Amino acid sequence: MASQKRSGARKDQILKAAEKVFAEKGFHEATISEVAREAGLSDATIYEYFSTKEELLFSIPVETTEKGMETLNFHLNYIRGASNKVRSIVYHYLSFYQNHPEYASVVMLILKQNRKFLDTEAYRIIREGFRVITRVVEEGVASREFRSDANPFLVRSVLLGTIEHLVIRRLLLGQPEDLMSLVDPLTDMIIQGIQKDEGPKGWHLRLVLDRDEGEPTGEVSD
Amino acid sequence: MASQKRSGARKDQILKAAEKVFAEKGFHEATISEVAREAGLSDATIYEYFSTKEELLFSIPVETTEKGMETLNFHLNYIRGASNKVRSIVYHYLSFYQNHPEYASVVMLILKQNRKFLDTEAYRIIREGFRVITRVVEEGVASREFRSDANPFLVRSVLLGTIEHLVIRRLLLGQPEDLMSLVDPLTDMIIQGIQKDEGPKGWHLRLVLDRDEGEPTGEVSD
Amino acid sequence: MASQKRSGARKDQILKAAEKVFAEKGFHEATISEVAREAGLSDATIYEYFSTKEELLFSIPVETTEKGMETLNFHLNYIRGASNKVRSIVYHYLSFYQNHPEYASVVMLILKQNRKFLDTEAYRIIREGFRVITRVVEEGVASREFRSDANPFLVRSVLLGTIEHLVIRRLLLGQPEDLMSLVDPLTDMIIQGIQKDEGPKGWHLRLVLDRDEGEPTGEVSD
Amino acid sequence: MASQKRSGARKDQILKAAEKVFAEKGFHEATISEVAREAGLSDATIYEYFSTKEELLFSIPVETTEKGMETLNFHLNYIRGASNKVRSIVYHYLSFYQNHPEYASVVMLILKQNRKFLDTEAYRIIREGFRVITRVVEEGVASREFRSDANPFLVRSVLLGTIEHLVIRRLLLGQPEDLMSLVDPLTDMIIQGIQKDEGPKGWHLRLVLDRDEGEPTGEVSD
DNA sequence: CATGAATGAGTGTTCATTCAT
DNA sequence: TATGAATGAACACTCATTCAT
Repeated sequence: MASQKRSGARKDQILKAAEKVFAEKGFHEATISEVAREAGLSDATIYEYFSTKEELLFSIPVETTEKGMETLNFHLNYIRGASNKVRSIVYHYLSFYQNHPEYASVVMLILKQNRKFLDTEAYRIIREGFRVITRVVEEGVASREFRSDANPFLVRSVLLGTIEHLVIRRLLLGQPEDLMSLVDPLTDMIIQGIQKDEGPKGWHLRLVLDRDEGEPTGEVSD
Repeated sequence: MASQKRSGARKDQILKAAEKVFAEKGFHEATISEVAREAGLSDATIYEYFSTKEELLFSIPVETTEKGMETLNFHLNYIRGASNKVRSIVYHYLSFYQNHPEYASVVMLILKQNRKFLDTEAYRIIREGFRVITRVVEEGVASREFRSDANPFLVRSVLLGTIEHLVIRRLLLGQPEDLMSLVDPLTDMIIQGIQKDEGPKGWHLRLVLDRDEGEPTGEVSD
Repeated sequence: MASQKRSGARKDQILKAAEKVFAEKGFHEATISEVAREAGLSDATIYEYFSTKEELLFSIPVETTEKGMETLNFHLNYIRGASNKVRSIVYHYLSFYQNHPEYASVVMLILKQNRKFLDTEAYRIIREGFRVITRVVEEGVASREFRSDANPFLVRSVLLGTIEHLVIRRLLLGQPEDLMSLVDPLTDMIIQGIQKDEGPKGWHLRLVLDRDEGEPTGEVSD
Repeated sequence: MASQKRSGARKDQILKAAEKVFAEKGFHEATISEVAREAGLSDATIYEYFSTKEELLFSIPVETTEKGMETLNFHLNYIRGASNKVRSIVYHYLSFYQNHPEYASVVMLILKQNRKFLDTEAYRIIREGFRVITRVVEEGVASREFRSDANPFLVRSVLLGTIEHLVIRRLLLGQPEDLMSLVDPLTDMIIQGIQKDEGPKGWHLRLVLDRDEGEPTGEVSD
């Protein structure tokens, strides 16, 4: 077990180094030598733990993804209501990528467009995360919280697509610096849409109370 | 003019070949020799027209992007109403990427995550396209078609992010095969949201209380 | 004849350009394109006049060398005495290289160590120049102006070697800037090295009068 | 130390191979592959020891030059009298180049006319060798062994230039096969050119008249 | 006479990967 | 377990040279 533990630590050490180097320079532009140097090891040692450069790349998200999924599911258990869960999901992803930019770089700029990555264990887990989203939407439809014609696949695509887009933008352009302030607007937009409530056939009374955000705090329309 | 024309044709021929090869194999995995073979030319000839493999890559979207922007703007002139314009934009992008999968591959899987591409002329034009979206949203807000709190940047991010996500998914997984059928659902979702329209014919009383995250904590409806 | 003349002018124009470019960048580092650009012609035109880059190189010294030999021989005819002729030769070479640094570069830094150049027409002429020197020394020996054991080959080697060394040094290091001031010192050194020891057992009277140089103007020793 | 030793041996092995190949084919005409083959190694291995073909070239004379200087200085310590030292220097250089024709080729035909080589460590040492010569001449002047007007720079140029000329001639034309037989003639010629007129056995009267160029126009002796 | 266009042939250099120690 | 040393396999890029027009 001791050796196993040491082994695991070495592996993590290498993975951390790889994550950093790949994030900074890209996969093809980075060399095993650089990863080795960053890890304080020799090139050959890297190959004691990972059989190819690509395997090293694909190993980066394995553990992180697993833990992330656990965390997300853990939280979702505490939350009732599809809308709330949607928000929780948005929060989860944005917060994670915001706080782990190197990991975000590897996933968003390198792995996401790699065909081979799709056959990977890590991707299997990521896909599970996708299904969680779909399920939440289905849940919302079933509970009549969402419109009956809400398309779970589409909602999921909107949600993930927007998050990816924002994260990539932040990675490449440095903007928006603070992704977290977009959690609520994005959640709201997905849930409410942007169309003005017309209420042509009756009158609507909507009362919304907000504390922190600059969201409309009160609104009355007929 | 003849030589200019011939030159231009050669260039296009090479760009077409490069687009195809890069789309199929990725940028780093593709070789100049393959591009040359695809174009029916010698390696050296490629370098007569593009000084670098990277320059060749960055040249691929130049003309297409220009034309695309022209087309989009042309169409938008014919359309009245922000919602309709949003739909037109969604249609434009999805339709273009659906019909030009190789171009889509190059842009979505190669260029979009290339830092150097951001300094490119082609990207400048792409960015203009982004601003068109923002402007349409602002227009919708100004015309009271959209909520006054609609965040143009966020809407644009949702729109582009979702499109990118769908296109990439289609490229990598082959699904959804038909992006066009998502034009309306996506447009609607962005415009209307997914929340259930509560009692369009009576009156609504919505009371939303936010604590930390602004999630609706209570809700009363008739 | 007109066309012949035009042809010759073109050729000279190209040779001048080549001399300049080769002198500046060296033979291998220079490209035909650069020569063409310098000549204000297209690459292909260069090949209308010279069949290969190497032939172009080897053609540079042909005319110059011919004229140089003519000039040297012309002057030598006016000069009596081997010593005087030696000086004239030293003067001729140093002066020519000093005044034609680009030509000097090509000859000294490129051609002189090219094995193939030895089989060249231009080299044949250069070799004739060598024989002139040898002959002058032989002449000096025959006229008892030089020691009977003066080795013409060695004298020639000293003369040419020193000149080459000085010229190359000037080309690469910029020093000595003025080669001409070395004409007399060098000549004297060589001459005194081979000059006949006049009457070692009788008595010598040496009186030297100089005008321009700071050479010893009078010297009497017992 | 073992690894250091092995490393050093490899390096020498490569340098030896490079010296041979470059000597035979010239720098540009030779390929790294040929050097590698000659060394019994792969191309890539060459680059483990030398980062560039040019660096490999410039590394060839480093050690040899150092040792050569040591040897020369060592011998000079044993020799008294400037004339004798001059002879020793001539002997040293001619003997060395004669016995190391490949090294001679690299230095005389490749390096000597390379501008970048001048900024090299090896050249620094070579330059030291030059200064040794100058110093010996100065020594000879100070000791009244040489004429007071002997120009150390010129003597050095004559010495080196002649040696270079002879060595190059031998390399390219195979002649003269035996450089060593020229040691004494060359030394004598130089020495007599700068030797102080001793006139121990009588007195000399020399009358020299110069007109324009300082050449002796008339001469009366005994 | 001049050249635009094309290319064959070549080469320096890189780097992931292996393996004996 | 760790690595120094070695390399096979590639590849982008260059340039002298050709030839139809």
